[in-house]
Amino acid sequence: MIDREFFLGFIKIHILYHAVKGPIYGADIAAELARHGYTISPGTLYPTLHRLSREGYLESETRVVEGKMRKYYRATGEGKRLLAASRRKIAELVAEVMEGI
Amino acid sequence: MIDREFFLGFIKIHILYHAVKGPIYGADIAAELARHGYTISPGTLYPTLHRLSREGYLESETRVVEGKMRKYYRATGEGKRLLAASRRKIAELVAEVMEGI
DNA sequence: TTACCGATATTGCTGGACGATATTATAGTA
DNA sequence: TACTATAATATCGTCCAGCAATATCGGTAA
Repeated sequence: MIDREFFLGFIKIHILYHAVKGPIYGADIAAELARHGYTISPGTLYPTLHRLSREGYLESETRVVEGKMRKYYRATGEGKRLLAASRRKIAELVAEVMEGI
Repeated sequence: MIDREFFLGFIKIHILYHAVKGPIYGADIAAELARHGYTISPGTLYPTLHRLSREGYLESETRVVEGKMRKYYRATGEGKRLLAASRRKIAELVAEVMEGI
């Protein structure tokens, strides 16, 4: 389905947004996205988190919660800047594509 | 750069939007996108137009203008529906990510 | 020490991204 | 009727992301 190409970026912006709001972990964000009608498979989610970390937008910390290992991610300063840039691009997209709606 | 992953979908929504507004052709839409600060290489643009056509969102017609061949694309009914769906998703994204801005 | 569980990590395949290059179709010129 | 120039489309090769399925990990409890 080609519409996946349209919206996968939206999912990534969601992830970054939540990582700015507070610490998130993989399974948690997957459930949050599902609440918004998005699905993301582990084979996409975890490599994406790793990539965002490798590029300096997220930082992670491992914690044990109820005997289960969780890797919490938070946005770095760079991550916050990327979210701000994303918001500007969204505003531009809205101005262009939503005109007269 | 990972932010390309964030915004390539935006570009595709732009393309669809312009194809709903009126006929477009490849080189034209590339210039239009450049005006908005986006770049798309021919190796991405043309396969994308083909894919959108193959999936029934665009239909094309070849015309000769000033001795140059142009392939004009217009959105089909399906394409219009996909744009409408895109607008709904954008609205959702705005509601989620732009809160308190 | 083992069985289990939630969570993360990885693998193999498919297909998109993209810069570079080739191809196409016509107009203009002689 | 060639030849050239030009603008646009099409394709090629390489790299890397998407993803479902599977494996692995870390810790608890029996």
